[in-house]
Amino acid sequence: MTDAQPTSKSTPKSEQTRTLILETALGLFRERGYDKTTMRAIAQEAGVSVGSAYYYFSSKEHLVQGFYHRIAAEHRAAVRSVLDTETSLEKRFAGVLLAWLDIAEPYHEFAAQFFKNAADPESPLSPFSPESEPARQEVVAVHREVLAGARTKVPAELEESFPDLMWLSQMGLVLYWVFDRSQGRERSRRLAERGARLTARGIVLSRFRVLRPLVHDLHDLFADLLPGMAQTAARRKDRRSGEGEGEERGNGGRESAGSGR
Amino acid sequence: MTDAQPTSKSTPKSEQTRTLILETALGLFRERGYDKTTMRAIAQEAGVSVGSAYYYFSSKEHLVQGFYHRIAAEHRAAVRSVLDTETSLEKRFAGVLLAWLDIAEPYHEFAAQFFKNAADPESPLSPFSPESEPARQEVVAVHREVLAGARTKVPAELEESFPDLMWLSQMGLVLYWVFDRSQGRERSRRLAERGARLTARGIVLSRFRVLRPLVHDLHDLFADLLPGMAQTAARRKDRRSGEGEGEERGNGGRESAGSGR
DNA sequence: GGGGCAACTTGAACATGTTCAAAAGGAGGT
DNA sequence: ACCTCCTTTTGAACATGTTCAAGTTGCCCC
Repeated sequence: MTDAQPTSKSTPKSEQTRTLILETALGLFRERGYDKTTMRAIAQEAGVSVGSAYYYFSSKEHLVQGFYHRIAAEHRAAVRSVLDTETSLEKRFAGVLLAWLDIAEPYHEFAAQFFKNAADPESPLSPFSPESEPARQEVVAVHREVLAGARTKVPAELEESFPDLMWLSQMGLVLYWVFDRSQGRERSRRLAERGARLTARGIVLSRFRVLRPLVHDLHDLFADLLPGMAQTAARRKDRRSGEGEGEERGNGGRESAGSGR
Repeated sequence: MTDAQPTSKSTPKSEQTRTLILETALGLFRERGYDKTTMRAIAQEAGVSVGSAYYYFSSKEHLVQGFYHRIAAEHRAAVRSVLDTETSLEKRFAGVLLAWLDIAEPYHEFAAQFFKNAADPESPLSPFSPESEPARQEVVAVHREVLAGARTKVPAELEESFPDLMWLSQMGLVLYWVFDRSQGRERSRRLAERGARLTARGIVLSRFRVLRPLVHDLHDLFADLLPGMAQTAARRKDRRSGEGEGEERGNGGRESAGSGR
């Protein structure tokens, strides 16, 4: 019912307003923090009414989604050089994780303030929510590339499981990062390196047939926490189709929370 | 529980009111969920004014702390039988984890609603907060007993690290549980069993000297996320290298009031 | 142009967590 | 009885996320 369609190809004016609101919000978030920034302040600073802000973003939380997209985009860009030059699996993975830490560092202080919403299974901001599925798939695609471009080759049978599990590792790192108060997120970096090494070695070991069921089990354990993470046996085949690589954020439409919190 | 002594000299009248408010709140939380329960409703149902509720509990979140204590107490009781009879490390650990799942199951639906607060590093409800330290220590003590009462013996050197790590595993399980939508939290149970097996095997392997630094490292990785988690020798030595910044972690984790949300 | 319709905009109103200054008790002490 | 000091209680007031009915705008078709 609430699902306002993207209206059509080009909505120059409204898209502009939308962006304005988002930019204003992110600016204020960064200046004052998430909690301290009121919707009224955002609206006023952007020169629109509160109602307008809600017309474009169905809640304050949804505003944050824009932040995610920005970070994700920066991350995808930052990761290119590593993915294009490095061939060691461990280094590729570590590079991707460390790049994320670099990108996110400036936002650490206020990011933590709303990352808690991600821990609420009901929230659309949760990485496990259907709303986050497209974003998640893009990150998974990166990990797929980490794997694909590495010298180390993986049994085809497991090719689909590992990227999901690597994404999960990354989520774990983010969780750690949120709590990390060390200078320059020093400890998070160490965890990233350590995790990359461990994961890489695990992947290497997976060439032994005996261990494969273990990987499948691990994958399945998380499979139905996620909408898009299909069971190993089931899909694994039709996954091939172009997952919208390089697609910036086609959506461009309203947020449309649908059932609304 | 409602075991507040009616006319005790230590808890005269006010303690009674406090308990009344808490009980009422928990009842409503369970009936309607956390978000749907308003402070006004709690006050009214308890027959006091809103102001009174805030006199005893400085925020709605603080009301939840009572819930934690209740679950923790029930858990400690439920765990006794396993700890007194079982001698296999794996079974002891699995028993403890499964017991928690059993205890918490009836609350799953609404527990998830506020467990997100635990993911906010600033929140006093966070398991990493100084306020949660005593509660955490009690849980760690249980895990210490899991270890102590098992046939499998652990190198003295690691005796202090494992309980902390087991507590951490349990937190991981809780996080999984929060997101678990499977029938009767069946998947969480599986994770508990699997995790217990894995952990137990890891502990057994730790008798090999080569692996010990790994355990220390693992422990240290989380050591200063927590106020009360003892540092290991490895960490103390390692401390010299980085973080030249003053900011010793001896600051007691004071939250530096002021802002207060 | 005029009519119509969907996209957009608005600000007041609402719900709810939280604060606060004032009032009400109550326990000694005189 | 009266004063004093501390604990407890109160409800109105406040801040802020969110909703909504009513308006405005812009555009397409006759």
